[in-house]
Amino acid sequence: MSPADEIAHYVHLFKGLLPEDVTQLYTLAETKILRAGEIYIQKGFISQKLALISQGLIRAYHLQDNGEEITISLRWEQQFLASFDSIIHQKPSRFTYQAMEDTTLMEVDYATVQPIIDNNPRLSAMRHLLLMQILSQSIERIESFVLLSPEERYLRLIQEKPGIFNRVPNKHISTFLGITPVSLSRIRKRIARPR
Amino acid sequence: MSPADEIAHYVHLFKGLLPEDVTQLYTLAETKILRAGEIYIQKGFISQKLALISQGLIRAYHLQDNGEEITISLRWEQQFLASFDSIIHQKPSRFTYQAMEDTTLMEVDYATVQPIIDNNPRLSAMRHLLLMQILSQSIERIESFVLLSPEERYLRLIQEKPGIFNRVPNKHISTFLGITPVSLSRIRKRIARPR
DNA sequence: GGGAAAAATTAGCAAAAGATAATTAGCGGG
DNA sequence: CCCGCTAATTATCTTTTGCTAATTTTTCCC
Repeated sequence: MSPADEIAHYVHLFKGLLPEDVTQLYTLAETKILRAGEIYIQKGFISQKLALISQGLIRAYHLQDNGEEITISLRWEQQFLASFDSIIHQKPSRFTYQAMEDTTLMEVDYATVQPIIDNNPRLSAMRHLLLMQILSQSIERIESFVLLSPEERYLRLIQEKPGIFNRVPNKHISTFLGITPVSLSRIRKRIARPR
Repeated sequence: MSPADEIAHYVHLFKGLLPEDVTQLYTLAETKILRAGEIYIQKGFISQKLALISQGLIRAYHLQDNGEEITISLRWEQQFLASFDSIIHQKPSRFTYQAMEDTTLMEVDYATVQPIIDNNPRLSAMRHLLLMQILSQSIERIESFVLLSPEERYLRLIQEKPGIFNRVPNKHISTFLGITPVSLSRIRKRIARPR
């Protein structure tokens, strides 16, 4: 895809932006390609990068003392990706971000683009809108933990994001849902043959 | 407290704002006093109000089919309060917001103040900062569900917000932590006399 | 201060989840 | 195609949680 086509693509994706708004950021963006399994952000490092996932899927996980990995987040196409620890608190990331598939990112340095966004009302408005969406998703996830059982969380995930199961091993899905892999396996069995 | 004193108070609280910024919003704000137990936002209604809690504590809860109440959020002094359903999605609130104590709010209509904030760079920047803080808190709460056991979540809450236990009945704390009141009682017993 | 209502604890039992380990299934590289 | 590694399932056992109900404690309202 040519740069002009890409810009048109983003103008369409982020309704309300003008081509020049997109261009402002696009000229600062770099395409980054990760191969399946590759680490994007290493735990303990600061990354001020803000990335938009063009293709692929990134998992963030926490490494327990016993060596187990707990999946904190799963992000895929058209979603933004950043180390919240670094972007919000300017601290080293507590989590490792790893590509689960070959993944293509459009990446900008947030420290660089922040003043540009601050000075462009349309970009500011878009940032605000996207932030609200991310906040909304976060709150929904909190609600799922408070209101639903592990089994119900699993059923909801099937319903809302069925494709995820072909892209992420169940053991990572399970910790993402707040349970162990063994427990997820039992839940799947219960559902397949109730009672 | 006189209006001038109040404005000075907010200028101090929200560093980066000028007195005129605060005044812009302050003139549109109304003080609202709720008595302990009083409902602030009723489930099923749209409330575009954005409130800052001056004093007191507000609980948002979900009403289950069986009549049980599940506490979704607890908000107290210096925190903002709004129906996310209404503000973000312009939908009726799925939750009921109730004062746990006599509570004083500074309240504005978000539809009214939104354009004012949009057109004032300092207010926009402050809104952005506060939104990031709220997002950060939300993500922390998600992490607590994924990474911690119910007992660990309880211990963390004791550590980080000990005062809450004198202000909110344990049965509401328990559902806030994603467990039942009975289970919280057992956790408290385990902790009090280990093994 | 007394009494009613709500909250908290306790008890008993069933269901679910965690931990660990063994087994089976699936996948990828040579 | 086969080997080896990882993932997934299954098994066993322990711990925790949920559910329901009874009991005790606390709150608060008159």
